[in-house]
Amino acid sequence: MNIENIISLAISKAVERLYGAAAAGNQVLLQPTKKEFEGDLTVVTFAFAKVSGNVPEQVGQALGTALLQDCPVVGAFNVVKGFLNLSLKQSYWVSLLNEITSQEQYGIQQPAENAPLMMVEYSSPNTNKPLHLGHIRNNLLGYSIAEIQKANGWRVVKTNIVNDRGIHICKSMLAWQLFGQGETPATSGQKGDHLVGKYYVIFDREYKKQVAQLMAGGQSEEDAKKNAPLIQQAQQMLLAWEKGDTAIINLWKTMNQWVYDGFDITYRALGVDFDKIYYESDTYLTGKEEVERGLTTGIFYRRADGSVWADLTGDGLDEKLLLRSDGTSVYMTQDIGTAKLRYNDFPIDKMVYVVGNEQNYHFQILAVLLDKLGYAWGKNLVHFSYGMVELPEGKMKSREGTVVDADDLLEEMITTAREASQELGKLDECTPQEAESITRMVGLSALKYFILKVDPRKNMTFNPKESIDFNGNTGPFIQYTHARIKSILRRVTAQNLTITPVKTDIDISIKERYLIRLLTQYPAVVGEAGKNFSPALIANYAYELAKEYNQFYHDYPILREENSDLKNFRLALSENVSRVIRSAMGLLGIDVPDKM
RNA sequence: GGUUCCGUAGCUCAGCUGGAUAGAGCAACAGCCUUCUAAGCUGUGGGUCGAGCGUUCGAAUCGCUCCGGAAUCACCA
Repeated sequence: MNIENIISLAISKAVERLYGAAAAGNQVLLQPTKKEFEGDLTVVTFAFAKVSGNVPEQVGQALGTALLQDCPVVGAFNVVKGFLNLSLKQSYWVSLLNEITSQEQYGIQQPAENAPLMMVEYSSPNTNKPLHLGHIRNNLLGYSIAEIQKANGWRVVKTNIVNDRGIHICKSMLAWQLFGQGETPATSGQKGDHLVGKYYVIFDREYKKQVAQLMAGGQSEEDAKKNAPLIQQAQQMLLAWEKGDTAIINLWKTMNQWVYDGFDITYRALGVDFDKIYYESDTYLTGKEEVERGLTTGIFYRRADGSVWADLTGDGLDEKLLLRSDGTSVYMTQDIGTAKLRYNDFPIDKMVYVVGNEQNYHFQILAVLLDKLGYAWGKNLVHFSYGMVELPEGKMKSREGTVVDADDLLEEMITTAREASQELGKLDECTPQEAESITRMVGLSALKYFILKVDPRKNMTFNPKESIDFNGNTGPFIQYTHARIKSILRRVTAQNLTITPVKTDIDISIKERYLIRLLTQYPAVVGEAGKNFSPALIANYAYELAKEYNQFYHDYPILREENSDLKNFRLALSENVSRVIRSAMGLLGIDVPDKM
């Protein structure tokens, strides 16, 4: 039983004794005391005022007195208006610190063999262009969510569905055939995904030219878009692909491989990974089969032109196309097929899709469709819907060249970190390899933390001109705090000192008590983050802990402390702070160096 | 137009299931490095929490109505 429950129970009893059973029915509101006030836990007594017939202050006094007698851990109390602030005894806090120290993996659960299985799908790129800032948010969120759920005792399979087929990749292929002159990543020196992306842009450019020409010749825009030779060629290519045309398939394989090689580099740089990768070229046929099955069971219907639809008006949604009139599949068809394959491959208890909020409607429909098709898990799928990353001018638009490229951004962050640490003379004593590794960690943490600290559901603004900060509420600040603690601990080791369990009768400051309080909240924060799928909770917690420690660090000497018991306590406290920081940052996919 | 989401300091963001004087960081200004890492610490200024009404002892938080913004409602993915 944790401390909150013990106190709550004691209050309930006291209320019942003082004011009768009627008042005891009221829920006890217990919350951590705000920093500005003295105390650790606060009871809100407004609720008891009415039933007791007393003003809140008197209720607070009476309850405080009662708790002082009944609860040995309560050391003191004070009353401010309707708030009863309870101070727990120092010995209690110090013993909690010892308890934290004794736990190998504090705040983190190890998933049991038979723990429920969660599949997290994230990243989900198209193979016609390189990854950009929006993908970075997706990848960081997906990876972090998977780590957080692991910490909450789930077995997790991270998966990626690569959208490797469809008209978009045909456009790149066609443009490469027409204008590429046999260029490859090797001959051009360009990363494969960038090279393919280049031809996607070329297609778009040339296509627009043709459309403009046709329109100049008198066609309407709508007709011109349909009649332009390039788009017709691309469509023919898609049909040839679906028929298995050897030459087309080979080209497709070659160009996709270029893209995968490019993606792998970006993924590695970002520090994300996958346990299983699916390709839509493997799943769309299954999707078609499922749609056909739905037709025979009557949950879908075919129109006169041959297209297949689901009527979801009964579910408050629209009618949804599942197969085009030419029999080819659409996005939804593929997702149905992919879902089926996954559940065949893994005993999934919970499926989580990390996909932007622009697709809220899509997943609403997917859930209903899967349910109609008879899959029990359909209804319970989680669409982890995150907001867009916007630029100060608004949305990123590839046509206007305002897309922030992932590789460029990563490179820029590392360069900035390198310059900063050189200017500060931080890594002068490190080997070049060490310095480079630390620089990468710092640069990446600035980016990752910047993105993950924001509530995932909200749209966020990214200003490329004002480069991401390294001071203040940032990843590097948190890393810095950790590095300083490590530095102290290195000195302690060098002095042949060891940290021992802390004596509980020492006199500690309010700041130190507050730090312990923060540490004890870590498991709850991890649980909360898991429940809400919110890395931001972890990020903001890590920042508060680091900030609090930094203030403490400046006010209280550790190595120069004369009292050896107190010194030992501060070392133990510091060590636990560094452990929790490392652990929390790990859940965000952020590495913390021991020095920086 | 329907549905969903958002609106907190000049900027970027916190603010948990309603609770104390709405908090950080950046930017601005003023201090602090012979003392454990100054990517730090301390201080100053900066707010009608989009607006209004309601529920409540109490509302940034809950409800309703407006205003403003975003997403979506494709034989695109």
